[in-house]
Amino acid sequence: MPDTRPSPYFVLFNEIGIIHQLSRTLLEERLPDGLLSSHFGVLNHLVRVGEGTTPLAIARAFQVPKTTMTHTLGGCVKHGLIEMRPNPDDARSKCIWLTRKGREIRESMVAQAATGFEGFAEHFSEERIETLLPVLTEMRQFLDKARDAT
Amino acid sequence: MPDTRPSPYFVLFNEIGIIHQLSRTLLEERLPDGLLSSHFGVLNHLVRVGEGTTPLAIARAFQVPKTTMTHTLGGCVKHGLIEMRPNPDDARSKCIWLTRKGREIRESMVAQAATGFEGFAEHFSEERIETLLPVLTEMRQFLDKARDAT
DNA sequence: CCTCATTAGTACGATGTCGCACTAAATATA
DNA sequence: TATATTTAGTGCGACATCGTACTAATGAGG
Repeated sequence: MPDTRPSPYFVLFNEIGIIHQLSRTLLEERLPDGLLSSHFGVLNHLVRVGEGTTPLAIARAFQVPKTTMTHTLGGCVKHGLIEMRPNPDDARSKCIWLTRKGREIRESMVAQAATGFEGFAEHFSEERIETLLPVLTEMRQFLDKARDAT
Repeated sequence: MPDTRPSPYFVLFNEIGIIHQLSRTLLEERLPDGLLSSHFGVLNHLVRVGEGTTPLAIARAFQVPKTTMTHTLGGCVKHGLIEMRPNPDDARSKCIWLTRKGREIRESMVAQAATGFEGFAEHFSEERIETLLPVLTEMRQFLDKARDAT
């Protein structure tokens, strides 16, 4: 008789998928006009990691294919959030920089989004999140390596 | 001076998004021909929760819009994994049942997928996952309610 | 130098996702 | 009973995602 109980791993990835869905929707509801969570992610990434990185580096950071990042960055450019300059070290490549508007929009996005997660922050303290993050990060890194190994 | 450090909440949702990406890709690499992780999810759901539920109920379980689930279920039907029967209690509605083939495919999928997560299981014991799950489930439920409140 | 392989980015096509609008059925209200 | 409202599912259109194939530039090996 085959085991019909799903392993906790499937439950885990199922929950993660749903949380991803919900958080993305919740975030995008709070974002201005045509802005997507992917744009928000790029802006945050640039602020955190630093500007001047290349599209490929950003794609790797988010673990999405190059083509997807091309599309996403195109959206950011169209909204005037970033600008793409030629890479002085490599003529094939580009460098991504935030525009003034990009920085401003990002600030207001963080504020807007924060209000959307007020209740969330009440139920899940920063401390609790901080204890969760190392495990998730470790998971991400492991899956990342597993992907490279393919 | 504005705070440029992202709150742990954004990091959290960022990590979850990436893990979702990676786990989905990793899973689909192991799946036969045109089968997607969403199909796999539906099959697992039917086995776990029980057959005979309605498309809407499944959509709610996965927190995706009705239209998305219509599309996903259509794929499952096309692959001969499920069949949709009329709902005897409500002529508007349908009931979803696994076919014999669906059950068989699901079994082999679980086996196939399990091999893909062998290394993962080594690094992350079931016990560790079990301690993680309650928090994630709580999160999912909270976000779920927050969405309804909109 | 001169191939040849590799790499960064993109155009294109296929497909998944999802909001909107619609139909048909059920339910509430009068 | 008759009408209005709500609900389940779907067709359609817009768009994000991503694999394939391509161009241009770099680097490696002769």
